[in-house]
Amino acid sequence: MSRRSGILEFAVLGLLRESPMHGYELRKRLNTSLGVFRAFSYGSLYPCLKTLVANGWLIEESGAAGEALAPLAGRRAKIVYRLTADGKEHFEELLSQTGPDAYEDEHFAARFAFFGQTSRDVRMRVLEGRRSRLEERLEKMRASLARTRERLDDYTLELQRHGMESVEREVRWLNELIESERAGRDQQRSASDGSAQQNSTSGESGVLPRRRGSTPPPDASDDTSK
Amino acid sequence: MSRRSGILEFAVLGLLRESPMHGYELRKRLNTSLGVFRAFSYGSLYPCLKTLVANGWLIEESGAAGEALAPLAGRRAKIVYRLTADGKEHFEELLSQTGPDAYEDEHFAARFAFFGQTSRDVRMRVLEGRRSRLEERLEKMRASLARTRERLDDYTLELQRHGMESVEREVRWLNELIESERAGRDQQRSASDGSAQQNSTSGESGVLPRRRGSTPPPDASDDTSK
DNA sequence: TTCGTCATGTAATGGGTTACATGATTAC
DNA sequence: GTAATCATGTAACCCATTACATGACGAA
Repeated sequence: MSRRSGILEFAVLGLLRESPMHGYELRKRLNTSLGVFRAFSYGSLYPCLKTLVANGWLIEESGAAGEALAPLAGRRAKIVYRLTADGKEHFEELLSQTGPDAYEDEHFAARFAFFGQTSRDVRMRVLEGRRSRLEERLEKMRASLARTRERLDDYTLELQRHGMESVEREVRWLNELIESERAGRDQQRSASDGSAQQNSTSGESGVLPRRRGSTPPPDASDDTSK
Repeated sequence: MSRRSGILEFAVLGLLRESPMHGYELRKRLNTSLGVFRAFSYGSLYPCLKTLVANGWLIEESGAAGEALAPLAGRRAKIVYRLTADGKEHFEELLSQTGPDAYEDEHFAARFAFFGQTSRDVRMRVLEGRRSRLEERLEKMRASLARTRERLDDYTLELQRHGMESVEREVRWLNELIESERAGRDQQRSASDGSAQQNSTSGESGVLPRRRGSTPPPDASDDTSK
């Protein structure tokens, strides 16, 4: 009992906002949508779904169908979960919180995965919050390292160094993202004060610059399990 | 009850192998020795110490002193923990395990922090294991991305991309480390079969190439807490 | 005298996993 | 027919955190 969570709950609401799904499929989506291999087991997912239903944020729909392109009637009776109006409202409230909680590792990744569903304002606050959180971290690490450098052996030191560089790298990433958001905002601003110009939906939506993305072997099964 | 752990237990044994300590100090060392800010609270540390004592791996020494340079007798009665012979043996056994467990994130970081206390053979096996573990991960991520690319929005995709690059970066790091180890091994080998030459202790110890390390503000307090 | 930090602990709670139980459907 | 995968769940456990309780010591 009391199987609530925070991030799992949040992610489930977010995924169901896009479209109704049943548990089994949700679990797979959780593993791909959220950052690097954040997997959840059924042992936490199903109970979580129950409590979300109990809170009135989801409703169960016993009917089959569900999948796009599901042609045949047959299949098995699944429980399809759909977001209620309350659920949607709740999710949007969670998504718009820009407090310190949103800067922590797991939390931040989850927020980021649903950035497309919130405003640029919120995005920028969260990105900047995350960045300063990491910079605090770096300060502490540097200070701690300066104090203990002599006492630590080579491998510990190397671990420390690699860890710091990872954090520094994330800060650079955040800088790029913040730049992107700022650029999008300025563009939007100049478009609206220079009277209505061309352009379609460059307003609140994502404006990430496309990148090279490796796409080698188009194959393999969908699992994330052992 | 039953507060055993795995990584905490392991790290405590490892730190106490270097020198006896009391709980409070141990907690601080845990936060700096292990990777990027892996903190443990007293709520897990103290119970862990108790079970380690119960297993005969540690003994409590009630005496004060302890700290190097602790001049005055005064102070308060601390419980200093010292590794027993059994404890040392147990730790070394744990340290020499090269099974798949040692390739997981947290586990690997902990192992790495104590690499200086094990053989080059073990180090190489663990590094290579970790690397292939990450490469499997990359395979799955690439495959999953290839399948779902269209369905995912920009931010989710960006999160995925950044995650993958982080993993790729760690693989490069491992490659460097493995190279270092290999170089050290070869050097040792050629030294021993070309009859005994100069050289002192280049045998089993760490052979990491020294790097540039930032050391800006030499200051700040020791905590890791909020 | 009051505040920070040293120092040790416990109880309640949180948030997850593993292993188990069950069964239908599909692919070979 | 038998293996894999789809599909839903529960009970037992694991490993940690938070908040609480207690108290000594040094410095302002």
